[in-house]
Amino acid sequence: MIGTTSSWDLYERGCPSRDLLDRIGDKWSILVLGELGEHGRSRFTELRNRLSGVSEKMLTQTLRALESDGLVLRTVHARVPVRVDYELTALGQTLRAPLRALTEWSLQHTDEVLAARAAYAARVEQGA
Amino acid sequence: MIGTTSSWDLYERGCPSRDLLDRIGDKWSILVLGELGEHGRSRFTELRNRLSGVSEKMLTQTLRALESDGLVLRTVHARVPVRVDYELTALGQTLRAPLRALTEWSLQHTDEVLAARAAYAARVEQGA
DNA sequence: CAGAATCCAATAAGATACTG
DNA sequence: CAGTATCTTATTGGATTCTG
Repeated sequence: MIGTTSSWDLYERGCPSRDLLDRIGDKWSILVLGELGEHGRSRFTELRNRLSGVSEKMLTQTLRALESDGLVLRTVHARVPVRVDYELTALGQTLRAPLRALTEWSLQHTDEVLAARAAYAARVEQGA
Repeated sequence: MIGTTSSWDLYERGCPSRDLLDRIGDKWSILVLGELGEHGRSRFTELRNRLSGVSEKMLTQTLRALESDGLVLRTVHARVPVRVDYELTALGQTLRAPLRALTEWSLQHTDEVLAARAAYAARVEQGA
């Protein structure tokens, strides 16, 4: 594997890395990965309760996609009632640092962005 | 500013940081910011040509949103024909590192993800 | 408990044609 | 050149109801 670099170009349409980026940059994916990263193995209901505002449909969809991408491991315990656990795979763990960098940035710069938006809106109001 | 931490919680609905995260995680936003980070100041047409597949509508929308958020500076040169430059603001520059971490991850792990998807599809085919 | 299925409203995205 | 305006399609997302 030494010396191999991926030959993909994010700036080309149809690039699979571009699609992947889009999926992990997804609203709920970021939050689900973040939660599983912080809390470790969690159940469906736990996730639903922690991710304020998520619908069951979106949570299921997101979890399935992440599972399919090999980022999340889904384990079904055959009891009654059934118990399902979700946790990050090894691959999913490698995504924690980059994602945390982004979420940290977002938290730290929200003030500035809100101020910029207000200023922009005021400018538009005046200008046009 | 010492000791101040933002009081927002990404896991709460309506959190402005959550919304912001969603905007910068957007498909075209990531690519526009990446391009401006790599190439520096660019014109509208240059961006359109470099971002394969983007429509003028989406490019305009994305640039306006980034400008409004204070991440991109738009400069109009009053000539005929008009010339418009886009470049990262200081705030936009601070986003380069986190975003690059994410795009790098994406490029480096696309193979694994594609393999995982294939395996998942095969499993589903068998199982159900 | 952990979803699956269905329906519907809202929004986003793309193509196309036009303009200061 | 750098958009804007308009139209149409696709996709998203949420609410609701039902089930092994």
